[in-house]
Amino acid sequence: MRIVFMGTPDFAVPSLRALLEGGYEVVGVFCQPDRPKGRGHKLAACPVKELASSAGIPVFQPERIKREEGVAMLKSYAPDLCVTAAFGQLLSQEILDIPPLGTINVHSSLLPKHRGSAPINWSVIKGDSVTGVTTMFTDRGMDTGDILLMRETPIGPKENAGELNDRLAVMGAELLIETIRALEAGTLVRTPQDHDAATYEPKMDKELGRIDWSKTAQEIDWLVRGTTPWPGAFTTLGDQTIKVFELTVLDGSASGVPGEIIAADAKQGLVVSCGDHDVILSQIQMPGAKRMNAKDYLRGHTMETGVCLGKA
RNA sequence: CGCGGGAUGGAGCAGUCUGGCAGCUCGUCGGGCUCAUAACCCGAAGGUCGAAGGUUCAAAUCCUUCUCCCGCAA
Repeated sequence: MRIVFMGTPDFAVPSLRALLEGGYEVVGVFCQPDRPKGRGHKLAACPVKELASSAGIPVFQPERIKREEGVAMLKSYAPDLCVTAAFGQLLSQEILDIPPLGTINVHSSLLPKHRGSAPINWSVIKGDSVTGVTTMFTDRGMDTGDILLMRETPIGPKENAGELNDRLAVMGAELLIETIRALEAGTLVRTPQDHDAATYEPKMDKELGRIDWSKTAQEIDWLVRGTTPWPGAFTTLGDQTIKVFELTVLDGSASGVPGEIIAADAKQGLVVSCGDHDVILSQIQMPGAKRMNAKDYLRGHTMETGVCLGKA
């Protein structure tokens, strides 16, 4: 069975690796074009490209796969099946019609919840206690195709989106192999989604990580974990931006107005009031500095108490 | 050549502009105080000031080159 794989970031790597290690014939890989990354203006290959290259598989990186060039290239690989995982481009009907067995997508949520390009982040931000991975037949909509297999997993109380991403990537790879085996065995059942129960969220944006201190400590914790490590949650102190990677919710009610710095020393750490409780900001990052423990930061710097974060 | 910050005992930093005894807040170790303590008091250890070269009576500090780390942006 000739398979063409389409994927770009870390999340897609375990799936591609599973196909290769499972002995499947991956004849070609599509991923997003190299983008300038890092400090020096350097073009960087995406994780999927690196794996494919080292495995000796031809890689194609069209700006738009829907265009003539992309379509022609895909046809030339004559795939029986296409597999997508966080590819980053929508597929046209013309593309979907190419592989006779169809196109299977690995999606990192329990569909129909959290359609869109950032389901992992959103499941944490929304405070879900359970999430998972879904395999589906891709159709022309945004994550609207018929569901094949699903697997659930609880979200840990301190787990952030990055950690969850790594776990779901592995689960997704396992589920992908199961799905293909079932396809080969002819036992695959396709279940249409309940479109009325669907939720859709937009892709991640930096501004989404801005902390609103009037919200509850629980909501802020979800936001912090759901945006870590990317795009990151942040607040402001004067004209400085403070990124927040980890916090702990304290018992008792808020000791100040939302955003007020209650304590800032190496003993207590950085304590800030939210809408309902106080929280300790334990992992922070100041402009130009690296991420560090707030207590460590406060050993070398002083921070005034009584002032409010998040005010311009 | 995209913009910028940084490297100083174990951690976080000041000192560099204006060259002149290696400092601060902690941590560690020892002792004291205390019913007790993450508190308080006394003391100690711990440094190739990222690397190399240069200028100088004298370099963490000035000049040159290099290595490494990080933020923004993507």
